[in-house]
Amino acid sequence: MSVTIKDLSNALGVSRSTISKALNDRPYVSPDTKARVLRAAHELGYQPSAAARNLRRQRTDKIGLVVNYPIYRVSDFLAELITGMASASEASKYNLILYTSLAGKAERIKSLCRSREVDGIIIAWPQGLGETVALSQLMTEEDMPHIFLPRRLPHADLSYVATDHVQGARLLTEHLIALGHRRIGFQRLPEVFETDHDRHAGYAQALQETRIPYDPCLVISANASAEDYGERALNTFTALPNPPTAILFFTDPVAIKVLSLAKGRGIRVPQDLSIAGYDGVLSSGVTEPALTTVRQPTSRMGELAVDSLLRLIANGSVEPQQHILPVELIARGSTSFNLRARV
Amino acid sequence: MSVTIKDLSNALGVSRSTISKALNDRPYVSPDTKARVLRAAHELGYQPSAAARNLRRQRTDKIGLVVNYPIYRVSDFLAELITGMASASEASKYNLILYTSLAGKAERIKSLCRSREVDGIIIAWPQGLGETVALSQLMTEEDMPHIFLPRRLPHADLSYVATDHVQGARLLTEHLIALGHRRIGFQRLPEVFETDHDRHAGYAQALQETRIPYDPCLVISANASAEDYGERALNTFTALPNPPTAILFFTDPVAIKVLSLAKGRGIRVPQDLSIAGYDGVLSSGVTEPALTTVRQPTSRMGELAVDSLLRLIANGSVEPQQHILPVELIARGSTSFNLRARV
DNA sequence: ATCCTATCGGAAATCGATTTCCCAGCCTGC
DNA sequence: GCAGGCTGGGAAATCGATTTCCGATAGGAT
Repeated sequence: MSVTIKDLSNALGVSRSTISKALNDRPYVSPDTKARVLRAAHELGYQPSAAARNLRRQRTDKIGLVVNYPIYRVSDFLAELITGMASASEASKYNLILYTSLAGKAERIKSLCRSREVDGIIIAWPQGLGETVALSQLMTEEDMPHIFLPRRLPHADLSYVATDHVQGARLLTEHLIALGHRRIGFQRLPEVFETDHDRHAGYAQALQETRIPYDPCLVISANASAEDYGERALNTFTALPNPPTAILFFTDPVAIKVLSLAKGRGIRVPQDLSIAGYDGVLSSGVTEPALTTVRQPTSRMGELAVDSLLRLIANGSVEPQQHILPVELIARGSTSFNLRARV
Repeated sequence: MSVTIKDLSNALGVSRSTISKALNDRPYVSPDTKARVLRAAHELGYQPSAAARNLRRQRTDKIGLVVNYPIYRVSDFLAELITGMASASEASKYNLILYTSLAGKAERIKSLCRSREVDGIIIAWPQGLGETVALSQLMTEEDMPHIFLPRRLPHADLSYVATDHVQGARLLTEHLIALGHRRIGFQRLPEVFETDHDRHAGYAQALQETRIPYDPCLVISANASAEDYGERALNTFTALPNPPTAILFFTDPVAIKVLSLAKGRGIRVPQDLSIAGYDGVLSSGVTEPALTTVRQPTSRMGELAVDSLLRLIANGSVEPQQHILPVELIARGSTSFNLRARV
């Protein structure tokens, strides 16, 4: 059995309360006594029991990361996110507990709140706005500070950290327009993500500004259940009587797949078709040609999420934390001048 | 304040001990009482306090993952590892706590053990055998079950889960030999990883079996402090009077970088030079040509690590857990017949 | 009929800290 | 000289569960 505060107390002939005061920098302990306690604690290798301390203080110095997503799909992203979170929580005294099996299960999240094993919760990828609001309400009732990732939420009282998807899609679209493209295909996220409104809005805005008509035929939704996002989109678009000269895919891996698909079909990228992705994964830089994409400050988002959550924890009634981080266009070889433009 | 066992007790007019027994499936509670307790617990939304429970039971149902590595370098790998661990701990009642700032800090790991905030520890990427042994001893003294990742350790009493690096390097080398290569460059891991002996051994074994002389000039160590692993290696090798016709790099990203470097210098891959990586990251499949590499069952390793740790936790004195998982050669376009072979 | 044992449930101890409360001594100001 | 305020330190309450111990009752064996 390890050494407890009682052992320390016996060894020193000092009461437990005094020891606690000494170790926690509280007043009413003489410098001399304090020094003795500190030394003895060090010598005996005393370390307070986390459980006992948590019980008494009614907090745990831990935050929960609920990954509400088939984790295997977002490994790059998740790793970066965690990196940022870890670095932010290192700075404070907090640690991160990972929950991957709570996805969407309100009942289990309620249990998590009630057991008080974390001081706050970060929910990554809530599925749809309805669920988000429900979860938030639930956690608020349980007095559990919480924050959502990684998208902007259209509610004044929800806390979230997001990257600017409006800006992202807009940058890409503007980039293509500047290259002379007029018919630009846009692949929407699978339907479960109600929140890709933002990207779509960015796309539409860019078109509108340059007075390019919005053609519904050029916007297709990826079906969440299907795995062949890329192939379907490519087929649908090329079958159009007036096919797009450039396509925006909702994530790099899909775009990369289409890249090789196109190659197989003799479609030259970017001469015949410009292609862009989203996310800026590592792979996007090494394809041939390299992929034009948008890079999100993912690890920064992780940091900010933790910082914001800590603010909510520290000051329960602080106003909602809402942060939108700018993204960066990475223009590369997979997009180029529209050679099929009618002059 | 949330509902405690005392509230339940008052509400039901039943003692706290009985409630605890009912909720924990212990004997000496009548079915009737048990049913009443369960119902009331559900209605009041009672959830035991994790802290109180941990304190009394002297365990936390949590395991710690100490990532002892500059996390940003291994994101792919880490994400996959965590995926596996998460899925294994989901199956049990355990959760994962992430510690990233404990890297190599024995003192802090000792604190972690003593605070008893986890029931067991997985240490990923201990730095060198000396540190590994020291840490293991420390944790053993503190009665903390633990397991190391991701390399085989030459100690009968250490627990670890690893992939077979001997086999990996050997498969790659044999593959190249089969393609007619006789001078094969080998880039070792940076020196801090004493444990890349395995890969080097696999390389040497393959050479020996086919009676190809081992030439020390063809083996270079990457300098841990330098960032330009790839460029240096390429320069060193090409400067040799009798340069290699194929090179094994210690990780895909480095190989990929060299791939593009070579392209810039007019070195054709694989016609002039065969290149292979290690790890099988996503990017390796999309380069032009695609990279020959070795894929490790990373997520399986994560699962196995958790399972093994749980076994150690369940049965403190069980024999050390040692697992070595086979790897898989992925032969792709970046390696081909040695066209410069003297016939 | 008596004894023994098994079942049910409550009282109290326990886990190991923090926090509150109180007492004794000392200093200060009047 | 005395009231009042600080300071240092100890005793005890507290956090919220689990576990041990014990008493009461019922059922079965002798």
